[in-house]
Amino acid sequence: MPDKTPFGIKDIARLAGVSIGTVDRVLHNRGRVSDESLKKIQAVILETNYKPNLIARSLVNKKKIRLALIVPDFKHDEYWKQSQKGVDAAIHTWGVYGVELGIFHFDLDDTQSFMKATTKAFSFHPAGVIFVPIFYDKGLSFLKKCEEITLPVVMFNTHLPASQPLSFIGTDSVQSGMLAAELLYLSSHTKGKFLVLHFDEDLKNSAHMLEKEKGFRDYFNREHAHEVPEIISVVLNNSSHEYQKQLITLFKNQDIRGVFVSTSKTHVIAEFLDREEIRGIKLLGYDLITKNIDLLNQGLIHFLINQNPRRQIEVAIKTMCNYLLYKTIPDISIHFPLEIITRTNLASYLQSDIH
Amino acid sequence: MPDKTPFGIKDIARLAGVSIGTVDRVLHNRGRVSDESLKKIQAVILETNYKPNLIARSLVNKKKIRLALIVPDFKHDEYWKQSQKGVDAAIHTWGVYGVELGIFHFDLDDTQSFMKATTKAFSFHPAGVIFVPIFYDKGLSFLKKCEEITLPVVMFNTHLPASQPLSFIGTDSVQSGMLAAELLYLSSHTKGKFLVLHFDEDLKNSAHMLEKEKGFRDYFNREHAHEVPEIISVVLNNSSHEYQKQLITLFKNQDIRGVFVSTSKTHVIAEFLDREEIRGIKLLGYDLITKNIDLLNQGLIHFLINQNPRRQIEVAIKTMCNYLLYKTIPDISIHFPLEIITRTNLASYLQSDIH
DNA sequence: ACTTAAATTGTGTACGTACACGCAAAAATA
DNA sequence: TATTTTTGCGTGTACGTACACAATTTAAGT
Repeated sequence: MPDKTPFGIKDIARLAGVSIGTVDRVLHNRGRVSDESLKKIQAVILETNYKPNLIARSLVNKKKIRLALIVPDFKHDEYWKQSQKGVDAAIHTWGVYGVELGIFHFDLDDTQSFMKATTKAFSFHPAGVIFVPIFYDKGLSFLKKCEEITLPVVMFNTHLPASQPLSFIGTDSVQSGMLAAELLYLSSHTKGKFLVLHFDEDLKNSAHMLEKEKGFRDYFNREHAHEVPEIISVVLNNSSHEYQKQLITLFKNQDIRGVFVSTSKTHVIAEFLDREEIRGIKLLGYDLITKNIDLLNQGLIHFLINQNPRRQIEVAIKTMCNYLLYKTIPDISIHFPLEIITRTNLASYLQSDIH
Repeated sequence: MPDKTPFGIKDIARLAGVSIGTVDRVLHNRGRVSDESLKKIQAVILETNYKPNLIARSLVNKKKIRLALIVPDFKHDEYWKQSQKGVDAAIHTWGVYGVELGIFHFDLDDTQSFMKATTKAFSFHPAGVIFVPIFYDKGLSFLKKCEEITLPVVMFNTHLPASQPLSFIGTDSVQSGMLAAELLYLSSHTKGKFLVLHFDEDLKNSAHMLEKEKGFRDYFNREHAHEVPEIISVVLNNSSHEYQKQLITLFKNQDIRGVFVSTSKTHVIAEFLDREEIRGIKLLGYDLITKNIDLLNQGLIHFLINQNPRRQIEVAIKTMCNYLLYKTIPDISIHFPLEIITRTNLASYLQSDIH
């Protein structure tokens, strides 16, 4: 029922009693407008909630809007590979409006490569930057550099505490730890202990991982304060031989009812438990990567929490585009739902291009 | 990267040695073109792989595209109320392209009102129809009527077997029943029976409901064939006094470990169990309506499966628009993910406008 | 050949916006 | 007062396409 008449710059002009040229000058604040006209026009714009017609705008505007995307290399990491689809979708959606994406990859294990990517991104001369702050220090300083030259920044996937970008898009780590606890608690019937496993090699995500553990513990303190089960937290050593030993000791000597792996490396544990024929332990981890999917299907992983990298990047790009094209100020943080994946609803998630 | 040269109708005209008017006639095959010109132009179009500029096209096209939306009344039903947001979003997105929505409500309890809605929809003279086939027979015959006058139809939410619309958008009921079974099985620790509850008043959804029950039973036959638990299926009588009695008999005489409610009426059972102080039974149902949300928060409902009406209607409209505007042939069925909601991830779903 | 009808083709305007340009009025300078 | 400069504002054109209509060519009929 709304938008009865396609309301445009011409209508604003009429209502404000000026010409479209003047309205145009106000919309693009390029001055040369009297205070009187300015106020009148602004008032009209406000009360009519005018939205420019992007169609017409992009038709006349041949100037491209460049966005720099600084993300982990899609090729070397399956989690990140999934975001490729989101990028494609975004290009399809926003390309028509003259948005051009410059993609700058960096290596998850290499701070230097991140620095290189940022330099390259700068020389791309983008109108906005979207990046994943995997590395705490470097991420913060890059963000500051962008702020200095008033380059709008959207961050996603990894939360960077004490930072204030245009918007952050991702899941709430603490809450996701709580969810992990709830699911393991609900599904494990024995009375044993819970194990929280962090992988050493994923250490750059440490803040992330600690928040998840905090959530995991909080759940019991909050929901089952009367009988908080014992929770053992272990950082697994990088080398495969080492953690093999660590794990055997853990599982042989302790009465474990459920395991929470704080990253997508869940499959490693599932395979270990299978190999060692340790049964009856519920296992929960993150992300729909091939190995995890297989093991979930086999019933060796019981739950996965999906962080939906595909849609996260899509929303990140959308947020930036809306800001640059429409001047829409986004929410400071856009939280994604915590998607629970089990063997039975897995297919519905894999099939669907919706979520 | 694509669209290097803005190649348009004008360029075709130049290359073929005719005017843009003639090219236009060829492009829209409205005749009145000599064979000679036709061939020349077609050749040019072919070899240049010309793609019309949809931006410009939709700018000039002032002809409205009318879509008839035949859906349950938003006001009387909270589940359907949620889809209002999706409709609003769709209007916002597609209004620019000249899409007009005619919304025709019907009453969930009243077949007649559905018929009335369809007649009204017809007199709206839509270019496409989107509807929810709550009523099996009437739904099928309406679909046929649309096909006769070659009116494209998109159906959503409720699957209508043996029908072939342009596209169906919704969740897989059988699979969702399986998911229900899995979750109840995983979370209930005792050894008792499972209860499948259907509400009589929701009978119009019967196909829907039976598919869910089928999935529920299939899960055990498939995954736990060696020890299939007993499953009692009950249709609750319409009158409140009746089912109160029915329920008391059921729960007092049977050893129930988990209850699966096939519709959003889950809250009725949760309240009953709470009132009767029957504890330790896991309860699962559908949809994020207020009462269910409250009871999930209180721990009286343990799982909800979210059917996401908001986004379903949005996708339905999007599908139809893409078909009418860009002639994009959609997938025959677009399946939504089966979203598991627990007390702990509930907030993340309610906050998020993403999913 | 001459008129008329039919077939074919070209031209002009519009869609909503951006921006260059120029005109008018006000302000500053002479 | 005459002039230049500044400030404010309106007009015109373009973007690529669709479509109405006018203009032209060709065919048909006398």
